[in-house]
Amino acid sequence: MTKPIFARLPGFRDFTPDEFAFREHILNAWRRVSTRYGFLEYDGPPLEPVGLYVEKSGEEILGQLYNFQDKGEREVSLRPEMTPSLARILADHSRSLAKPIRWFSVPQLFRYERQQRGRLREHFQWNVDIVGEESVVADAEVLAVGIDGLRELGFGSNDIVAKISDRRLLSSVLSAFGVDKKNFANVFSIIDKLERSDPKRSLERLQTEGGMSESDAHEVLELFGGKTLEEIALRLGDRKDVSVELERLDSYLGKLEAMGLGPYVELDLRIVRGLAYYTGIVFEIFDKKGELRAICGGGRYDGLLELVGGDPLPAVGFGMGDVVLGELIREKGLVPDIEANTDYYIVILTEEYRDLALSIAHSCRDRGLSVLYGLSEQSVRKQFFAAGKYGAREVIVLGPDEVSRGFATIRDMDSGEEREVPIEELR
RNA sequence: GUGGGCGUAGCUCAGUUGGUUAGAGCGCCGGAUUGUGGCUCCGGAGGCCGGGGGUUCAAAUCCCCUCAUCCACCCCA
Repeated sequence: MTKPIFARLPGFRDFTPDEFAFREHILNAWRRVSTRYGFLEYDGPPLEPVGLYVEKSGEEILGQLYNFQDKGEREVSLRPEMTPSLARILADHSRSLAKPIRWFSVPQLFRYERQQRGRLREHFQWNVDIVGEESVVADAEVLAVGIDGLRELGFGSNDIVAKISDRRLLSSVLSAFGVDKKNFANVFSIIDKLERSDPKRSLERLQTEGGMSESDAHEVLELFGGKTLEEIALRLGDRKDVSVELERLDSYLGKLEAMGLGPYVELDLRIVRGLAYYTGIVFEIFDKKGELRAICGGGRYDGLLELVGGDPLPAVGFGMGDVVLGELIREKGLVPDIEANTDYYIVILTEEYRDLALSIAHSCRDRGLSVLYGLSEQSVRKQFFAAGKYGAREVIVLGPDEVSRGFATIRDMDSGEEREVPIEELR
């Protein structure tokens, strides 16, 4: 509105103290839960060579990169996601690290696209990864961290649900239907969009782009729309490649059940995830009403480290952004009261007592207490008002009545009770 | 990138069929006979009505362009 030249760039946020506190509320919860699970925090550069994304994550990401040429004529991009950076970092360091590697990060990520609700050009994303372990227990562990991150923020199983699938199961089912491997990517992309697309159109695309017969396409839609593994077992259980995948996914669900997270988890074979590098179990967490886009997405990506030149280590992880999550926190009324934690506010009757106030304030601050006072001459009334605004627990009053006897009056701002304390005890 | 909605004080919004000096609540600042806050009351600052152009005697109100924002598409880390 004013001076458009200096306006914020579209899709970027300012964080005033209230907004900053809200952001920290989220990030701190993420960090607490990560630590509880023994994950170690890492970070990387916000700017990376563009090739890291274009060649390894799939071409489709190119359109949304916040990329440009730097002064050294290098093609660079602000990082749109953390996983490629992680892969590159591990390519350098994984040999010297004890496996499995349990790392997490909270990078600020960037993408260049038109903003909408829950989608900006910048956000903070919690990334949690386990590298060097192929057991489904690792897959379960990773999802558990994500769910617990949300529970830590106050959500319950009535608020959120994790939808789970496995690309290996999808592949084996498609193979059973005689779909050519070359068409898997196309079919995955159709399945991924099933929920948002017209069923007739999906059916058509399965035939034209997936090379399926009409009746097979029908059946595949039916199977992938189911909420249990049994239907697939009944239909294709005699095929070994399918039954192996069914058992694995069933075992995975069992692990989450054992952790008590069963109510948060739901099978949904239409979950595929857009990124090209996922190879196994994939999941997305949604608000249960389904009003917002996915809060969290992740899965197994066993080939990525090798792709960027590292040792061929299996890996599983997820990303959870602060924007959609923030929307849901507000919607559910889970925004915490932001309290200013001021221990003391010092009120002086006249400027005569200012130096005494400064002296007390400074020694209290040296002891780790937070202390405030008015910076200019103000009425007592006004100073008390300010004390209230800053959320002071207690007010120290310095006036002739008490100071002449070597005391200060301390008022508890909640109870209103007052007591006298020797000034020497305060400094 | 494509299409549609929207744009009035810091925030949430009013502004009659185009007609004189553009309003409210909250917030902010000041004050309510200078030793006590949260309530209440009084007062004040703050808007080129997103920006530019056009129609008209007259535009916040109508038209065009542009920017921002929201929604859908695209895409989804």
